[in-house]
Amino acid sequence: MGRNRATLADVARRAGLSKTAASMVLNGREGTRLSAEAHQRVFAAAEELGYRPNLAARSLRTRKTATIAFVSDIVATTRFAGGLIRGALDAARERDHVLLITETQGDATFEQYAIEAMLDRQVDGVIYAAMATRRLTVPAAILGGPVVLLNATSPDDLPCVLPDDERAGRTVATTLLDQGHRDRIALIGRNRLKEDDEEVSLAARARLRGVHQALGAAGVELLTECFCAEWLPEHGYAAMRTLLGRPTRPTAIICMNDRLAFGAYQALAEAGLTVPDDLSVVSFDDDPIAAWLRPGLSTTALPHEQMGRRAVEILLDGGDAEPSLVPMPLRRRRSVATPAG
Amino acid sequence: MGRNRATLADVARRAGLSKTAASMVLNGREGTRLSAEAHQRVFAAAEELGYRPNLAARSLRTRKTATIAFVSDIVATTRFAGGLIRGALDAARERDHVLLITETQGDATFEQYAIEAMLDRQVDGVIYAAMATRRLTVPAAILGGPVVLLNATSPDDLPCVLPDDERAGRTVATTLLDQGHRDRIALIGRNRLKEDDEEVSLAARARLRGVHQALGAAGVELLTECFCAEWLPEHGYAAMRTLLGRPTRPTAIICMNDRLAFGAYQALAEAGLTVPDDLSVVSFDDDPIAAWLRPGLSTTALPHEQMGRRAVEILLDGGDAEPSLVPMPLRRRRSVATPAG
DNA sequence: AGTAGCCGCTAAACTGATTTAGCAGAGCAT
DNA sequence: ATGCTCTGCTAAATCAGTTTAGCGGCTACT
Repeated sequence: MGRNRATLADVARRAGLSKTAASMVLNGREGTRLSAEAHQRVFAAAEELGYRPNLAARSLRTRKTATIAFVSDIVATTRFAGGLIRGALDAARERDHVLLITETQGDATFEQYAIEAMLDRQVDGVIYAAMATRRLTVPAAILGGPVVLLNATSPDDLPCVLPDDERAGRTVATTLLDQGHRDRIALIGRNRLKEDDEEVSLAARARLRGVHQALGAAGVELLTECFCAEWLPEHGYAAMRTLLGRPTRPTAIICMNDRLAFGAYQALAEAGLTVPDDLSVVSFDDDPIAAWLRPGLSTTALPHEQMGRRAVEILLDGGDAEPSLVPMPLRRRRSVATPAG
Repeated sequence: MGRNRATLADVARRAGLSKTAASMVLNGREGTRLSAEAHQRVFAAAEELGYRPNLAARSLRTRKTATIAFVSDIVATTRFAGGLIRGALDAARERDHVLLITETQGDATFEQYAIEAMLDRQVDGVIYAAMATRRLTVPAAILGGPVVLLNATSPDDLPCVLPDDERAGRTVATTLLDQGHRDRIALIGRNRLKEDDEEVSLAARARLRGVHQALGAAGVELLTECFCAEWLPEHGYAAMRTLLGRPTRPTAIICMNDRLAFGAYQALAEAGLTVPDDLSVVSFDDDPIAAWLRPGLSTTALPHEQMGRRAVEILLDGGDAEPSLVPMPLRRRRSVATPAG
């Protein structure tokens, strides 16, 4: 990989100048007194030799590597990771940086190892990402340099990037209110564990708060709220069946995420009910499946790319102390309509 | 990030030896004649100082970085990428390597940029990954060092890792044959473009070949094969509706991927038909959705983690000239049964 | 006695950049 | 003639490792 590349010394020699001069010209150093002609000669020589600086040598001296560590708990398990990474990648490229990616798999040994590997490579900063929005404690080892939390907060008040789940909650509720749904709105996906333990989830509580705020402001109360042990299709399915067994059938349901909504769709189809004519559905995440359902599921999108991008921006360009809340846009599809009655 | 770390000189000083001695001991150099006691002293000193070598300095001399470039066309768009990356990450960690990830987005300028960024950082090798199994041409610039193609082949006969789609095709067909399906098996997802242009897909043709092989060996012919412009749920839905409109209803369908199968499920549900009692379904990919469907979809899994892992192994440990075909295991769920009649 | 070889170790060169300190010459004022 | 500043440039140090060449001292052999 990359043998016999031209070095700065080669460029200098060809330009008939010293390495110092060549270095200064190529780095565009201000306040140097090198002649216009010297500039020309260096640029020409570099061009002719196809010179590219050896970054190992440079970082040895400058202690900068133009490399960012992207440390996450899990990249593969969740399909959301891709968006975070892509956003980060884009923003990094725009700033001439590159991403060193590792995964801890929630394992302390792996984490230790990953962090050492990053520090050994002198990364310029660390993006510490969680795949579920939550509160976590970052390992002390990385606190020596810039750190940005992505999809997470920490007790240390480190800069962080989060989706604006609370606002999304309001959006979701408002969407139903605007269509005329009032007191027959049900919610699927209550879960104590997620709501009460910030180390498990920050999204659950925030989404719920947003929903309650918007409904409360309109003087509306939820018809009922179904518990779900996990936010998976099978739990949405079970919850929906329970709901359909009750005397009053809701005109609309809010699902805490799209996978639950998918389960609900399945139960509705089995019961011979049609979305949105018999019942409207709104949800959170904009999982790819939301677009594949029939009819398409209206949902507030987790802005993964934006978040990944923002994290890099904060890391490299600096950001304010406040958590950076990224809005979750509503993806309008056909699952919401005016209630029949 | 990582200021005031102990250097080799510090370790040597503390051990009362030269840098040379310390370096040799810490690298476990064979054939050196340093005393057991010297070894002890160096190890002790390194331990006490928490010494970790500066990799920039090391690679400057050795031209090795213990870093692998993972260049892909698209990481985010497809959720499959995560598996490839995770497998590669695991295998890299086991070999004390780390992954530098970039994305070209199919854009030549980005690709050029990404590759230069990697070469400037003196990566030890490149994994060039495509997110859809296909044939491609790798940029000449990376041919200077070790390269492994992941989920792709190239005209240059570079080492490559591919899923064994042909065998998966046989598996899928055999699964149906074993259940007693014979001459009422239909296929959804024929597509000239994918089948004929290797730069679009290698999977389509291989899967088809496998299916035809296994059926042919059993003296069975497909009832019919439906064209699909894309392999998306809506196309599977449309194809299934067409199939149901025909005089002979199939007892089983083979879908070229899980998203098509998902669409087929939707059409079946609408028609009031039940999987697997009225009709069996088998497919390819093991998309997360396969497990979420009711009943669960039997499908041959794209072994993404294995593939990512294998690519790193070949890159670092060497591999044979043959393409490495990774088997696609059948995930048995409930979508296949013995035909009713 | 001479020298060959081994043992245990080190000085110094080297990797390729950045950066500090400073030199030679010109121009100008005193 | 002397000193001063400014211009345009360079030698050498530096970063933190690895690697080459080789140095004394000892033993063993001829």
